[in-house]
Amino acid sequence: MEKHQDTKTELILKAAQVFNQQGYHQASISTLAEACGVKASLFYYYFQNKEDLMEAVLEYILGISTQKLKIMAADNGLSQTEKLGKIRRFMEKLYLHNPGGCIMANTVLETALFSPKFIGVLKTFFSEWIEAYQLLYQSHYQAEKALELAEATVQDIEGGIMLMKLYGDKKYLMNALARSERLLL
Amino acid sequence: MEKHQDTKTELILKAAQVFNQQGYHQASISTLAEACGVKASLFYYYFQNKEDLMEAVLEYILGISTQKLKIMAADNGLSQTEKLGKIRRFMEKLYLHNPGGCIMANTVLETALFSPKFIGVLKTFFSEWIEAYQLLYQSHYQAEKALELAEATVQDIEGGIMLMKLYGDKKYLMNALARSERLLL
DNA sequence: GTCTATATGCGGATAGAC
DNA sequence: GTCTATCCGCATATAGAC
Repeated sequence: MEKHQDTKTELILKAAQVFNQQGYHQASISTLAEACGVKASLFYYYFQNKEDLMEAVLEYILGISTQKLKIMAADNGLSQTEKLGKIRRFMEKLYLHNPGGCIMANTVLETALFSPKFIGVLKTFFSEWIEAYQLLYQSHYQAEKALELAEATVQDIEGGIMLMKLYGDKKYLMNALARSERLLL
Repeated sequence: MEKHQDTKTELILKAAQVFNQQGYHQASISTLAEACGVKASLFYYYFQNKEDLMEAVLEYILGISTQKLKIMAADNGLSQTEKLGKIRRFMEKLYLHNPGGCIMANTVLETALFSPKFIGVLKTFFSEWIEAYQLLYQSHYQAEKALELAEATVQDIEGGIMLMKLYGDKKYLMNALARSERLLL
């Protein structure tokens, strides 16, 4: 690893926060630069353009979220209860105190129809997320049913994050998480 | 009503479509003007600025969606089955063939955190929507429970619209609608 | 690698003719 | 009411010094 890789990662990390809170269009390169304490032009040393940067951000998020979630859901060294607890804490860490909500859903709704570059990562994110929950539910339901429940759970959670953002009330997300666990009682 | 009200309404109507498909930031006044077959400056005759126009659009959508939904849900001249059919057809008309998804949810995720002007309409929209479903569910559940189910339904549907937009597959919305009806079997 | 300086274009918005 | 012309600022992006 060369030194400049560290800077690149820091830019991605900070940009992720700003994009998450402001959205893709609203967050200008200058805004991002200021948040990072660097000059705007530096971004063009590490990334070809704004779209490219955003793609890197989404891929970074993918790596720290659903990819990990899938591993948790597949981990057979844990009891079902431990697994549920771990997943809940993970989801809460990701979304409960994050006023920007889910950057993946935000990006789908803001850009999906005309930024083909993002679609790949976005689809992977939601597919993995659904897969993870399906795996979890398969302990109590057969595959078909588990898939429908997994999709329903992800929809419920995403809708909950949206309402949480609008009303500033955590109950929408909390209730969705509780409902997902109730499926395994 | 003066004549110019017709033009104004047409602008709102067309702008609603463009905002719905492109999002608030991506849709420029020039884009909107072209879609309407008028010059950009005309918008500033009818609206103070872009934010103002968007607010009018959101209020228009409010008027043709949840306000009507609430009336349907409260209509006691219909059997439960008729009511469900009517509501389902209404939801399908609003969202099933609309590639832009739900403009209200889009706007929440894209602008909610820094466009205070929109928050009022957006909150009203989702509150009315939830109320409508709560009313519906109160035939089978007591108020508290009906409210939670109503919130869950709206979350499920909104999440479904998002996934439908991402994957281009109507099943996510269709399944959410089916689940909402299953609650009243 | 990071900066300064700058090009370029577009978006929101206004003035004023018709 | 609707248009033409135009202003202004900001956003993306590049060139080149250090």
